[in-house]
Amino acid sequence: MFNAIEEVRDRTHWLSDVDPLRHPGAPDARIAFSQRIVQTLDLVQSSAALQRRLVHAGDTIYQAGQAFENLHILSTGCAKIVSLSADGREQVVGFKFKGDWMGFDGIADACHRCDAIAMDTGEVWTIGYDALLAGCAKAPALLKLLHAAMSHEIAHDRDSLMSVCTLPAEARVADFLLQWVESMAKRGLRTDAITLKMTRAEIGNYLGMALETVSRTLSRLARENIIDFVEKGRRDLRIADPQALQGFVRRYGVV
Amino acid sequence: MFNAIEEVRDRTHWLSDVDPLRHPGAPDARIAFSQRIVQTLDLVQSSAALQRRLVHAGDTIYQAGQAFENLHILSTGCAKIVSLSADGREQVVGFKFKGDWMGFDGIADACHRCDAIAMDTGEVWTIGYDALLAGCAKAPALLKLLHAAMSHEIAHDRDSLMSVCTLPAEARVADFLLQWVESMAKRGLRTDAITLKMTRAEIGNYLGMALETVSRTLSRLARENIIDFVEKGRRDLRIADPQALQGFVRRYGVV
DNA sequence: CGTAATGTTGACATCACTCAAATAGGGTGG
DNA sequence: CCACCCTATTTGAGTGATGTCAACATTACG
Repeated sequence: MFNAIEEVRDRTHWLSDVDPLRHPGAPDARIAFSQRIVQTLDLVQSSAALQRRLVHAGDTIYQAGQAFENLHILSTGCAKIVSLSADGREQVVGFKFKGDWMGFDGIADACHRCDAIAMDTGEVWTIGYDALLAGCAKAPALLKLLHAAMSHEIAHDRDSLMSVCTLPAEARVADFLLQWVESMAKRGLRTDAITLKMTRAEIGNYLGMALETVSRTLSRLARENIIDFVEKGRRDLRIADPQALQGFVRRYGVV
Repeated sequence: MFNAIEEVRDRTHWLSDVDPLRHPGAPDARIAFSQRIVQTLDLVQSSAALQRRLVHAGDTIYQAGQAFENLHILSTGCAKIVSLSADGREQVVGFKFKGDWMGFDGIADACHRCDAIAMDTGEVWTIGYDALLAGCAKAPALLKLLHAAMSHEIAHDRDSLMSVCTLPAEARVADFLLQWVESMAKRGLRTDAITLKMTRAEIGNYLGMALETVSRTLSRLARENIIDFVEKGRRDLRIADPQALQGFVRRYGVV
């Protein structure tokens, strides 16, 4: 049922062409992504009335249970999306950055199913869903961007599931760092020093492991000189050896 | 950071109202869902040219790496969606049933990122994405249905992540069965006897555990008379005690 | 400067994986 | 219809990865 590794490799060659995001040396898609953000922000501004709001760490952008009316775009800053279950479990299902849309989860049932909470100072643009649809009717390019954003979110969520299901804990942390750097690179933000905006508990929750495991893994990566902690605080770090970090993921990936 | 259970419970009361799907005795949303399927199938048929195709277990509906051109709707049958990573891991990211859309993952990069493979005899409707958008321009209701479907998929993927990250293995299997029954109920299909169309390996991959763990858990549930295996074969089963099955999930859920 | 929140590290327990063997079922060809 | 093979499934035994608990260190913040 599940193919031999070589066979799978044959079938995944295309990934290097289509999704060079994870493959250094092919920055085309990164530039395309960066342009898409600019394009989105421009087009949204010109096509629909929007409300700008300055948010700070801890501010609620929307909340599970609220009636769905608006979509949101993070024009700058960083936010987390937390899903709640009926029996009280909570799960960080994603982190959002500059240019990301938020609130798609609410469309289906006209009610948000997650909390969106700012983790840093930033600006949120809020657009009425109906107004946005009206804008899309006039500017088809806007609709395409909207669909691309939703599609991207679906693909990303699946990548998360893949990571949690197929990688052991330490490799998931390494993969998380790689994705973080990639996210920054795609947005044209600095990648030489990265600042994790969230606690170990939030990372652990997102990756499906105990916060202690996150801490231990980061310590190990630092001990092996794959990452460096930058002076004070343990939230600022530098990827000293990206190759080794990738190796860390792959070593455990297939087995 | 993470609230006390009682506090979370307070905030999740709305779930019983908004999403009664998981709560027996409130079938409204199920009926709504069932109607949405009919509505979708009708509207799609009348709004855009579509191609019907009969598929059998094992047939490929679309494949990772293919250029994205079409969306698909499963009008009957059952399919699995398998995501592939660059380093050869593969992950079952979802199962699709009557009325489900497939192919959203391809919109963002104009290239599919998953395989979609039929697991049963059924019919697939294929619609050109551009033709569909043209249809949406004429029938705004179709666009709303499309967005609802994408939104639903995002919400579902997040539920999967929540399950994998917050529930121990046995509870995930129980939760999987509950979701399966709920999926059938929402579609108006029979729930007294359910037939798992996939192997233990596929269930285990989807739920992030070894196939042996799936098998052991099902055996345990049968031993405790929470489920029954229906005569020959171990793929046909009956939920003997839905309450106990829910209890099985909740018992381990919060801890 | 003191307190609470966050992060680190160690010791230990345990859940779930791996390996292995046996059984059952389904399909195929004689 | 039966014998056979091949895949799927079950079950057991042992191990290892990761969670839990606990103590301590560090940082952030009022």
